[in-house]
Amino acid sequence: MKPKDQTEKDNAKDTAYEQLARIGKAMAGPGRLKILDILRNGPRTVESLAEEAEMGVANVSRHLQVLRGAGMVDSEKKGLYVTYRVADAHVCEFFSAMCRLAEARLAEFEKIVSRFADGSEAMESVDREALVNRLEKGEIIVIDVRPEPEYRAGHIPGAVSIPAEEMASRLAELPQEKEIVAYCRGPYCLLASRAVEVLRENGYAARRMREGIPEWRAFGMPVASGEHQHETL
Amino acid sequence: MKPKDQTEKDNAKDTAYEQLARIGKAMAGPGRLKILDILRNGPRTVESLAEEAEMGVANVSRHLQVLRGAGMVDSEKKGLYVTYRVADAHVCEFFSAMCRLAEARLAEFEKIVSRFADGSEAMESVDREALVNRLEKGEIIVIDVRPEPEYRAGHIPGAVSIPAEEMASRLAELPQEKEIVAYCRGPYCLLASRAVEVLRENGYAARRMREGIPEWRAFGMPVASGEHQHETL
DNA sequence: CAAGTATTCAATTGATTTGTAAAATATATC
DNA sequence: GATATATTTTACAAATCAATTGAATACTTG
Repeated sequence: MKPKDQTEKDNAKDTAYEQLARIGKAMAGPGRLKILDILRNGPRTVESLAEEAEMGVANVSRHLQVLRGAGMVDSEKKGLYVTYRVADAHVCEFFSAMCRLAEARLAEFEKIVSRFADGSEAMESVDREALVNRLEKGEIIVIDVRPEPEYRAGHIPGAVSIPAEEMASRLAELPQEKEIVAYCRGPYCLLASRAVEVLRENGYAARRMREGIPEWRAFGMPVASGEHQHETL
Repeated sequence: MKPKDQTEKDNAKDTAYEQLARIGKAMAGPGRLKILDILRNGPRTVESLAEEAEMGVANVSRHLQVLRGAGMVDSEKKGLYVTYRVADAHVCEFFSAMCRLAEARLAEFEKIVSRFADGSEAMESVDREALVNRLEKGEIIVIDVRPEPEYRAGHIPGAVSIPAEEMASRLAELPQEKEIVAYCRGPYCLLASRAVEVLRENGYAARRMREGIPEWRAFGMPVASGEHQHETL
């Protein structure tokens, strides 16, 4: 702890770097990243986040304070529940930039992500317009395998909600003839690859779409919200 | 440490979130952010970084390992010296996204940045083309107040190098009649505002340009490198 | 007041930072 | 070549900071 001859400004607690570090700290653990990733898919209460992220409620609450301290999430109290959501678009852009950096520079990250690729990841940079087109024509079925709250908060128009957890028990709802495309939270979420695995084991022609709703939104694609109205497939 | 009934994948050390957190951790302290910010302005040796950032050499070396572990910097050994540089453009984009987020969402950050504004920050979103134009016509003088190694690594064509430290003692080189525009590492660096302060105290019409060379580059503006050839002002 | 949700508190445990000193690496000198 | 010198990395120890958990507290609704 040498005092040295620094000016007051330089070692003060209120440098720009100190402030930037608040954002860095907020991203410094897997727990908070997971929470933020879930939050990117729609607003959530503390309890539902805790369940989804498989963490204690107290712990999640603590993490959320840190995220709020870094300006990344906002909260709103409605009755008994406190709902958290990502603060604004800058947060999603920042998160994306972080993912792109990881994908470009971290070999381990690349390995983990490509492990989810399941062989035929031709869907990787699928033409989104074409996907929507084929879905509208009824040529394919698109399923949203995220937990239902996220589906309700926003999904690809025409997509069906079948949470990955329930996949195995709801196969009857899906016709064998059509090609099935599954998506989840994004390229780094494992829900869709799990679902595709189950589908393939049961003889379906299933593929995964890398992009999740946050990316879909960022591309300016349409997003529907609310319950699914049951039509025949 | 409850084992719970999680699948192997979920709590493994090799989740995507765990990898992303490496980047977050690398950005979790002001020290490493300062180092990275300096590095954005050009390659540097460990020792010169230590001096610039006012940190111990051993400490800087540690920080650099962490940054390299996060894929953000590369190093190259040349003789006695090890030269570090930012790994690729993704790093700069990520850093910018972080700054934009901070500016949009952290009140304290905003306050610190605007403190450097020095009143007449009309230069804030100056037309860059116009600046180059006026500089070419000799209507203004543009000075680069960063340490010389950074000037040499890349500067605005036609700008003169006068490190902020030497500002006070090199006033004689600057004619009183012309308007002076100073720039440094970017919006969150305090060098330029210090220099402008000194200039104003001595009767100069001086202004600060918010953007630094990293931003200048990102905008696709031309960047010159090498020594300054002494012409008359 | 009772029940349910979220936050705070206290305590343990584990990481990170930083300075000093020593070790490793490369260069130059005798 | 051996030795001295300069740069960088590692090792170690002290201090600081962060994550997690269960218990206690606060807040809101019925």
